[in-house]
Amino acid sequence: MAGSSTFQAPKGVAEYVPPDSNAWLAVRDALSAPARRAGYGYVELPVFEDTGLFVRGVGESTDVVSKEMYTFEDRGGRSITLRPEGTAGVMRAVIEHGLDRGQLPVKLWYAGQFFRAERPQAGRYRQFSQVGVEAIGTDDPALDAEVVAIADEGFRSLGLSGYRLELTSLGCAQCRPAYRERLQEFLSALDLDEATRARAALNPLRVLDDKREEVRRQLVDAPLMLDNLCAEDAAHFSEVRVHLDALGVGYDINPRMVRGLDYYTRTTFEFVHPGLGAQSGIGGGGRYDGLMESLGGQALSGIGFGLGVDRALLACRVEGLMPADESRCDVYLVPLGATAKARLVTVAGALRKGGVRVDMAYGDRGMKGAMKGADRSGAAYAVVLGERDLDAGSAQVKDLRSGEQAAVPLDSLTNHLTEAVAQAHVPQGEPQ
RNA sequence: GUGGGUGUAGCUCAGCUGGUAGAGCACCGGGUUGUGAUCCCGGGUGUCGCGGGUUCGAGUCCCGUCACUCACCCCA
Repeated sequence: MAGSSTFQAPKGVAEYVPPDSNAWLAVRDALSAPARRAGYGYVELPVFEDTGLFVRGVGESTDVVSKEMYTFEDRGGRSITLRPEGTAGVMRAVIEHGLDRGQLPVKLWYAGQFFRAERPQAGRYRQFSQVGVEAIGTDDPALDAEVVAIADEGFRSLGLSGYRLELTSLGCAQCRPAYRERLQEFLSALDLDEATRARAALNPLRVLDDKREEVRRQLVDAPLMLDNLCAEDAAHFSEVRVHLDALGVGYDINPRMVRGLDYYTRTTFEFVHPGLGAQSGIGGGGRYDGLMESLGGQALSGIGFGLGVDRALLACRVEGLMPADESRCDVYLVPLGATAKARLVTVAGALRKGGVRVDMAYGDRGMKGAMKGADRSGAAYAVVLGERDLDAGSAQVKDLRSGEQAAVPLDSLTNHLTEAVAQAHVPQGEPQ
């Protein structure tokens, strides 16, 4: 029981406090770094939008829209929804700001919170965090490969190795309707329960990845989209594969992959980590060639992905990875007395301006408690300053790892520490 | 929305067939007048989720309720 607070976090939200929050931040940064290196521009968008945007963009028949949205009426009587996914909002912004009228493709990335009113479960939260990209304005298969490779690089840079990438093509407006009809015909001949029949009528693709053995058995001979692509889509898909192979991105073809959002066409992919329990998807995305137009924009194709920050962090834990180091600072200052404190406050300011991470013992804790604080902080050096040292014009600088301590003249204290910290960082690389 | 599991200290948990709570870690203080991590000594920090009931007596049994959690569904 967390104290006796009357309040609790809302049901199903993921919260992170130190030290865990360091790892969360590190994961989010790692997942977005590849996009930043590939020419994607950042977009900061609202977390709520006109409800109609999601109904039209994501699709009325999807579970996300039909039963998982946080929707409310604002004071002006408008229907507002907390965003359940990122792509629709990005499309809206692209159209609204005319980004599609400049050079194509438009490449954007975002990071933020999303909301779905589902029953919480391991890895499934009502407020969760995603890093995503969208590339709009060309259907060049090389761009498909770039997008997939960027996502893969994000996970790989965290050290993750236990996930797999699944890939397929969902066809286009030309070939999918015919396939869909074929599949529906096939499914109607099977022995299925009421709920599954309803699903087959609404979204037959979804029946294909049913988990139940008695259903799977009946599906072995089901027609697959991949075998029924039109010539253009088949060529597009094989070219995507050629580029992915060239990039060294490994993947499995999963012709039964299902996506929860209606807008996906052609190249579609998902990153799955088997160590996470029932919610095993750590990221997913695909092409959405009709979306822009259906939202009132030009008829431009696009492709993007969303990567789950929370789930990627869970995957890191499962694999025993530590995405961030524990140390909160490099130098910990220990003043003894008011004069020393005043002096060290200035030193702290100077060091921080120089990029050194500094903390300090506040509250006149006394030597022992202060040194304990230094130890917990993870700092490499502690600086002790008391009357004795002030008289001598120097401070005691202690290397907390070796335990060695030496007097350093006060005039050169800042320089001395800045250099010592810089040197300590070099062998480990990447100060952050 | 439908099931199952669990609610005891800041955390992880123990508490047998009912006799008003305990361990480890963490935290605080001391051993050290100016030195952490190690070591030693001391400190329990708790409406046993909440509300009723049974009983001389409930953490323990019964009912209800809430919360958390896992799974179905769905997905990041």
